[in-house]
Amino acid sequence: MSISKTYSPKEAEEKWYRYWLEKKFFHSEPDEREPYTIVIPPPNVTGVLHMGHMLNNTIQDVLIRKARMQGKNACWVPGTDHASIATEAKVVAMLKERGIEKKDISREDFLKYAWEWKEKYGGIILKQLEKLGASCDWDRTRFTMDEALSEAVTDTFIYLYKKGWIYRGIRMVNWDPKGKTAVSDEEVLRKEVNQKLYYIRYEVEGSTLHGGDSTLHLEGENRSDEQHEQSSNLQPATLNLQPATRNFIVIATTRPETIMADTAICINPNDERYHYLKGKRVIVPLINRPIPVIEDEYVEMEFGTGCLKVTPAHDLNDYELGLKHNLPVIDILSDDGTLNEKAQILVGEDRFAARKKIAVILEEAGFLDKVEDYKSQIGFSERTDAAIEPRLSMQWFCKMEEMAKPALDYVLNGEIKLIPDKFVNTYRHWMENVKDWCISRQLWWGQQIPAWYNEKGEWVVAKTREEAEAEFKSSGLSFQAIRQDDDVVDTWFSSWLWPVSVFDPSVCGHPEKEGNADLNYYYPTNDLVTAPEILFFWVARMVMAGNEFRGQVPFRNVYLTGIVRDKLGRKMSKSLGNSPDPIELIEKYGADGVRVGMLLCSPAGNDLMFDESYCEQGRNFANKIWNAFRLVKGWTVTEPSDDLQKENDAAITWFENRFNEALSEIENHFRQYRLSEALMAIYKLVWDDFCSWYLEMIKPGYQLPIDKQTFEATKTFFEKILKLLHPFMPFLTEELWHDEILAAREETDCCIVAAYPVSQKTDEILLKEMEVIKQIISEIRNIRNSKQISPKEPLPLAIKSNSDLSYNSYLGIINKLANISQVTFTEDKISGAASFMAGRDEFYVSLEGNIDAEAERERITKEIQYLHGFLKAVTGKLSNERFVQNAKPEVVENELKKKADAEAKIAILEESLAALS
RNA sequence: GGAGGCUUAGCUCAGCUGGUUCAGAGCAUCUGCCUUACAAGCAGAGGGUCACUGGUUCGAACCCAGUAGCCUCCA
Repeated sequence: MSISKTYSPKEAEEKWYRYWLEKKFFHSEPDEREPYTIVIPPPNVTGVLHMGHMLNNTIQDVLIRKARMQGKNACWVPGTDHASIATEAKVVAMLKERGIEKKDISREDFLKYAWEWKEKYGGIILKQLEKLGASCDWDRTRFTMDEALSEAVTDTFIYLYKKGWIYRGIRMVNWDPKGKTAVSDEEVLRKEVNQKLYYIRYEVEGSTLHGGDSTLHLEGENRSDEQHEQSSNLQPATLNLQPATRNFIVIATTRPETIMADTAICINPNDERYHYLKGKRVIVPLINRPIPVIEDEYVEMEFGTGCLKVTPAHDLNDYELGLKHNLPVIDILSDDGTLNEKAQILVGEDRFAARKKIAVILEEAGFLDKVEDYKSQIGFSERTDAAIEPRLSMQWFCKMEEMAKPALDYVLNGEIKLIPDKFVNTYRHWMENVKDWCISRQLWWGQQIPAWYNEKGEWVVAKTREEAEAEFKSSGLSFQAIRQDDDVVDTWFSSWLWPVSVFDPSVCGHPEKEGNADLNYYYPTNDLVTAPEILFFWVARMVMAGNEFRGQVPFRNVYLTGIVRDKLGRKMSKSLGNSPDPIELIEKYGADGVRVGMLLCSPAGNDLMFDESYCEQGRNFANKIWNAFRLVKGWTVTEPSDDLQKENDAAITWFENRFNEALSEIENHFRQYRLSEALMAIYKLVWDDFCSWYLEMIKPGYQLPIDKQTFEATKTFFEKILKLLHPFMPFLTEELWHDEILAAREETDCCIVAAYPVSQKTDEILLKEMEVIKQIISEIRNIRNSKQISPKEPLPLAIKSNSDLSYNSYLGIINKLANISQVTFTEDKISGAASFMAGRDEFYVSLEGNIDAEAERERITKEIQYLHGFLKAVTGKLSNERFVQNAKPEVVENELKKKADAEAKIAILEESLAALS
């Protein structure tokens, strides 16, 4: 092993990752041990590693490595997801570059290109995970479009169809006009957008004047009248308007381009302003189509003018209103978002262009009352970022109600734990209001829907053409040539099977099957680590599928990570360019450094403000460990001599206890999935307790040997520390593990499979004693610092012990770390020396030259003042009868002890003060 | 509009069932050190009205109500 001054990660990383692979440490087969299983949230096959993946996979790797070291049969199943929309978009773009249009080639040819693309780029993200050190069982790598997994999807579709839980129907869906496909509710991202609210006049049919007012609306009557006359002057002939004798109603809308699809106007029945409209009809501007006025309490009287245009084809709420009131549906948009011939005007224009144009036309024609700025939430496609168009279309849906019930119960009754548990509420809310899942996508990349149609459009659902034909026959339906549905199913319809299908896809759609050995051994999995954003699309649905096909939960714990943000709190994104390249980070700080960096700033379930400096801290930590090892490695060893041994005994016993104390803390953090805190506890154990205290305690003088017993103890500690560190810093620990000073290792004697330490009982008294000793040393160092005395200059120490703490076994440590020339025990206070207290004991450091008595007096006076304040609070409590009555006895007792301590200290300090003068 | 969450040191966060000398950690800052493992380091120090206002309680960072700001989800 090299003993370079700094740790250089690159070499170690390549070497050990290869070694682990060669020795098959990541691979798992069922055996008699307890399994510990994680399935990876399959990253998008088109994806490259981003910071979110880094966080997520670091956490999974920490969990899986720890479980492996704890003797469990650890299995982490990796894989990717075919991401139909995203991948199809990439393939379309690739074809375009080659001068090929998707519409010009067949489905078969397109899929050939798509697979070609997948083979070329689909493995990138998994390769990147290796760099991070991810100890996935690569032999089990799965892809959601693997043949068997695809078959599982088809069978699931057929199974649920037969069960009546999949149906086909015309529904309002979220239409992505760019991807030209439906997307599910969960794939729509809402953003606040600056829009305009257009106030449009609709003429009331056969209206008469009311109270001499020609126009009815809420605001600006006079202004409108003028404006109207002006407008009508512009084109009086063509539009044949006689404003002064007509009655108008003004309606506010953000979508003026959809007025041609209006099929009613709706008012609130309680709105007295509009009572006169009941039973009337109004005329849609520009196209002069009369539509009825309907009444529904759905309309908010306060919003806009309190009058709503109803456009069932282009708004979900309007659609429902339409159903309720039996309104016709006029769909004026094509699948690419342009207006179709039903619009009558502006045919062929894109919806946004049409909006601008129609505003002008309305204005010119005098139908536009006014325009206001308006902010509202608009849905955008997660994949293409196109504004989502609510659109009626024939789609396949999966019923959610029945499946949601057990999936909710698992979480409510704690069979599945969400971490942090604040997500239980969100989960419940979603599950209780779950809507049917639109599962068809108008794409080619994915599993084609196993529905077959005859010429009349009648259909059957079947796995193959042959089965479909048989089905047609047995249903008595005629057919000549049947054709399969063009659409594919939503990608989530394959990934919701993931925890089952990675082990045994054949049970999907066949709950009656027993399942293979893998499935029965690894399922249910233990922990799922994922982002809260996909709690519904994915987590909830995996619970449904798991329950449906296995009658069991798919996992026990769901650890929901936060979003990785930059230090300004912005979400990391490609478009902002604020995301560091994870691979570059690894090259700069080492994989261990980056892993530590990620976890240092990731409180469970909260977003993390990532900053590179955390990785730097991680790298520095790695270097610290490396150098501690260099120190130990550099020692020469002698046979034990009694003196040396005795001096180091206290240090060794202390560190042993301290290690166990820290370990139980660490285990406690792990139990609660507080990885960041577990790591910090290890960090402090290593840096402070082991390096700064323990090693300094036992470190021999320059070029002096160390006794064998201490050396052996230290090596044992080092090994234990490496084990605790391994899940977080796998490479560095493996590298040091194999150094010859620790042991001559067998081939498979590796840190990755070393037995994780088990916490032992600790001696509390001993630990407390050492805290006092450390305090004494710090005080002396502080005296040096403030008096500018070099650490090289030895100082005498006198102890006036007022307690029963025996200092003898610690004198060696105090001498060494505080550089004390001589320790004496005294019964009297020593004047002219710097002094301090630890517990009730007094300590004096005689300094050459006179001590500044004035400063000393001031210091002691201040401390007495503080103690008096403290004492006042304590006695205040104790003299309060209600406190003594109500508080728990041990609390009262504690207050009494505090009082006694403070009084004793004050007495001692007052004596010291007297001695000074 | 509905639901939930957050606000503690310059930054990122702990703080359990209200009760130690409870106001903490890491980083950053400041001071002094190139002390033969480590300057990617060592030793030491400073730093907070626990968002605000009330309430409950013998006792509140913690429980309750309201206010402000930020965030997330749903409509």
